[in-house]
Amino acid sequence: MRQGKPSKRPSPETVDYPSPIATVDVALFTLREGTLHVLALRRAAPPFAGELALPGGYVHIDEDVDAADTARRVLREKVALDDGYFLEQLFTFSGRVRDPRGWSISIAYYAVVRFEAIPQQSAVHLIPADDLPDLPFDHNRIIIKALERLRGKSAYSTLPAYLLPETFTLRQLHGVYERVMGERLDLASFRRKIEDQEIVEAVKGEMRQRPGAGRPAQLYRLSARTLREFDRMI
Amino acid sequence: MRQGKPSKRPSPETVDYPSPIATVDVALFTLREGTLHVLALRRAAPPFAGELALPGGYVHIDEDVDAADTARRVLREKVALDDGYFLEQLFTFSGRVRDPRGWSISIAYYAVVRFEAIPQQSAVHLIPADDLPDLPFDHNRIIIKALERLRGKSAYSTLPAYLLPETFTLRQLHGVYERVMGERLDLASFRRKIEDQEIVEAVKGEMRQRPGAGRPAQLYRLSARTLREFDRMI
DNA sequence: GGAATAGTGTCTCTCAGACACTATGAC
DNA sequence: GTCATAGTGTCTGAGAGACACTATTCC
Repeated sequence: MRQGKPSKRPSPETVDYPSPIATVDVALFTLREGTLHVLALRRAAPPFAGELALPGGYVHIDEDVDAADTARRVLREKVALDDGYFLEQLFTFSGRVRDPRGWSISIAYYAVVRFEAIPQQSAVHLIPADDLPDLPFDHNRIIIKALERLRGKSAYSTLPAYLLPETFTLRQLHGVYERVMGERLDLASFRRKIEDQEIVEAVKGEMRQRPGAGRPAQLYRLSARTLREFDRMI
Repeated sequence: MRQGKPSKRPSPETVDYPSPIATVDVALFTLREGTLHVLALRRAAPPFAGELALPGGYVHIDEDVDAADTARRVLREKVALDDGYFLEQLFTFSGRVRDPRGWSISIAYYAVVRFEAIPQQSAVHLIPADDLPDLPFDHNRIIIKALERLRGKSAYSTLPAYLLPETFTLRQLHGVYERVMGERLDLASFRRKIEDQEIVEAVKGEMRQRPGAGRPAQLYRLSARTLREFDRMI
C-alpha cells in the first residue's frame, strides 16, 4: 500500500506505514506539606510554550533502550532527578487529536518520590493532585488515571513508602498512606497489617522524637523481603 | 537536532526525532474444550514469515482514530471478528531489540471472546495458554503478562462472562471462572457472591437441561448494572 | 504528678470456605 | 422409588474496624 519513507539513522527497512510521533510523559507524585502534588514544568518549546505540562519528551531511538529508559532520561534531563524514585508504566495514550503536531503516541509513566529528593529549579512547579488546573494535551486525563493507579496500588502495596526517607516511624508511614488514599485508616489495624506481614523491620534500638514531649517511636525500614518483591501485595 | 522527514498525509511538522515503528498486537483469549487458549496466526509477511504469532499490525494514522481502534481493525481484518468481545489495553512493549526491523513500539491489547464467535479460518490457530511454544518477537512475554492480567481481573470482575453466551447457568459461570483462574472455587460461596451483589439477573422462568437427567438450572444474564459498570469490582 | 505521643488487647462484624443438607427433574 | 444435577443453611476461622486500655517520654 503506502510507501515507507527513508529515514536518516537506524533505519527500519520494511516499514510500510508512516509512524506516529512517539513520546513519553511522566506524572511524578510527591507529598508537600501533607498534600499530594504532581510535578509540572513550564514548557520551553511549542506547542503550548510557556504553559505548565507534565515532563515529557520524544523517544530517542539512538539513545534509549526502551520507553522506561526514555522516562528515566526525561526525569534526569528535565527534573534533575537521578534515582530513588518508583517508576511504572501507566498507560499509552494515542490518537489523532491529542497533540496538535499530529497522530501521536504518549507512553505515560507515573513516578513517586519524596519531596526532598526533587531539586528545586525555576521551571519546577508542584500542582495539588486533587485540584488540577487545565493542562495542555490530555495531561489532565493522564494525571487522573495515574492518581487512580497510585491509590489503587497503595491499597495493597508499600508504594507510599517511596514518599518517606529510608527509615521512618509506623506513625509516619500510616500518615502517608492516609494522605495518599485521601481517607482515614484505623491505626491499630494498620500496625497489625504492617507488622504481622513483615513488611517493615525495626532498625535496631533506634528511636526518634518530635517537637515537645511524647514517647519516642521505633524506627523502621522496609524489610529486605518487601524490597525484593516490591510489586507484590501486602 | 536531527530533521523530521516529510510524510505523505497528516504530517507532523515540528518532529525533531525519527519515530520508532508503531504497532498493535492483540492477545485474544478463548475457552476451547475447557482449556484457555490464545489465538495465533501464521505470519504471511516477514519478519518471521510462516511462523505463528499474535495478530498485530501497524498503526494506520490516516485510518485509525487511536490505538484501540487499530486493535479492533486488526481483529476485524485478520480474525474476521467484529464485536462481542472484551478488549482492553494491556501494556506497551518497546525497545531496540524486540523487532528485527528496528526500534519499535507495540501497544499490546488483550481480548476475551467465546469460542463460537471466532470464524474458523485456515490461518487461525489456538494455543493452550499455559503451554506456549516459542513465539517470535516478545510475544511470549505479552501473553504471559496478558494471562496475569486476565486472572487478576477475573478475581474481582465479571470478565470471564465474555467466554459464555448471553444467557448461562450459574454452574457454567462458575466453571468458566475455575477454568480461567486455574483453581477450584467453592460453589456455594460463588453463588452467594454472584447473587448477593446482583451481578446477574434471572431470565424469567427459563430453564435448561443437560444430556441425561438432573434438575434444570435457572438461566441468568449479566445485569444491566453489571454491564454498565463492567470495569468495577465484584 | 500531667501532657503528649507510642503502642496493645479485645470485641464485634463481615465474609469466604467447608460441607451437609434439601429441591426438582428424568427414568 | 433411584440417579443426577441444582440450589440452600449453617458452622467456623481469618481479618478489619472500633475503641478503650497501657507504656514511655518531657516538663
